[in-house]
Amino acid sequence: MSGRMPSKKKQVELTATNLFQERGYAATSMRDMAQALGIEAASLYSHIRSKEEILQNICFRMARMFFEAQNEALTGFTGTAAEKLERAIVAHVKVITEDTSASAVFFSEWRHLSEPHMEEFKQMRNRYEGKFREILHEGLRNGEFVALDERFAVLTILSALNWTHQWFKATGPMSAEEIGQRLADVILNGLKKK
Amino acid sequence: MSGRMPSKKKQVELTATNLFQERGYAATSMRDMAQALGIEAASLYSHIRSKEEILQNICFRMARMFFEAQNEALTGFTGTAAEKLERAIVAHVKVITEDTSASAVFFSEWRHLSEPHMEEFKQMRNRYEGKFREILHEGLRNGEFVALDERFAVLTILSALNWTHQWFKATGPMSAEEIGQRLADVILNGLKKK
DNA sequence: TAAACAACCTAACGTTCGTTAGCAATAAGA
DNA sequence: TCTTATTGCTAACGAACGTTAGGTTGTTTA
Repeated sequence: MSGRMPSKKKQVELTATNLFQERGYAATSMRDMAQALGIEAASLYSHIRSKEEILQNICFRMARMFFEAQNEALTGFTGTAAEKLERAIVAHVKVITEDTSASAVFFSEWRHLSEPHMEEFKQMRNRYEGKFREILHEGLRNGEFVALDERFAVLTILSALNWTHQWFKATGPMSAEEIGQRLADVILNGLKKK
Repeated sequence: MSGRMPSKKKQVELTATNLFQERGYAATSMRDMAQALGIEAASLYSHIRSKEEILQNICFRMARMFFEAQNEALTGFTGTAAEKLERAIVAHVKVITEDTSASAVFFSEWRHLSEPHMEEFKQMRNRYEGKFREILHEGLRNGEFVALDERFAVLTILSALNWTHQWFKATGPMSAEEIGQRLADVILNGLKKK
């Protein structure tokens, strides 16, 4: 039980992630996970402390991934707000496409976290989304973006981002960069021909 | 037990709707519902046949509402694709704002439906979303919309629509029409100044 | 070779789950 | 007034839940 993560624990979390995505956290039993792994339910407790610990690990690991990708995309980058937004969107989509199952759990199952974990999670998410608000505000302030209702613009962006995991599977052989860029294109340019 | 719906059954479904939204279907027990109503769990079965029946009623009633609103908004209306899209979005948002809790259940809990109800539900949803695809396609074909990737445009629209229920509560004293129109504005015109 | 560990087992714990059976009280309709 | 709904109760069913205790392997490490 040293600092390293034994490979079997990762296997358990991976199986749990897939089941949580398919059926939801509350509707997935320890016996379901055990069966998927070909072992007995009680045996799971050699590798994890509790069912919720698994959910916590998934949620906070993904939160870290989103944060890191966003930071990498933006720190030190100087460009227009539109360029920043595009980079942030691409980074976001990249994280989702790299692990769609864990992302789905991240977006849909966090509400089953107990306190204080849920509060912490919501704060992290809010900080993350705040970066998008910041970029949008910058673009509106310097006249780069058209003066729509700011709140609705933010909500539309976040909606598009938060829903991506729902349809990604079906999109086929497109890279995360391509997907992100096209998404950003729709958001930035809208539908109407000018 | 005639054809009409006794008022108490509606009360049960309303309470269930709120709990399903807050905690999710699987994490809400019959005893939770009973407690919220101030009765015993067994007493619920004087008004409903099963837990899932409640979910089915919510999901299919909302599906009907979305359909009807869309039909009302579009049948007999002749206008540009942009105008059609705006009307469809306003209608959609109006349904959500008229019952945010039931909408949240509709969008998030349908996966707990058993067969054949889930299949039927997915087909209805697909037909509903198909109308948006149609409008978009029309706008692209006649040159009204700019030639972005069609699939991504659809997905962005649906994302924005499917996520509305998540944030609507916080928007304050805005009417459904105003909200829908602003959403449509963002989607049609994008962020960038041209 | 002995000790430590990882991985899994059987058996069972107390709890909660959705649901049923059977009954009682009240109110409404014939 | 008799009947039929409506709304609720207590008691309990069998099943499933998350989890623990205690033990058995086989493999690595000292």
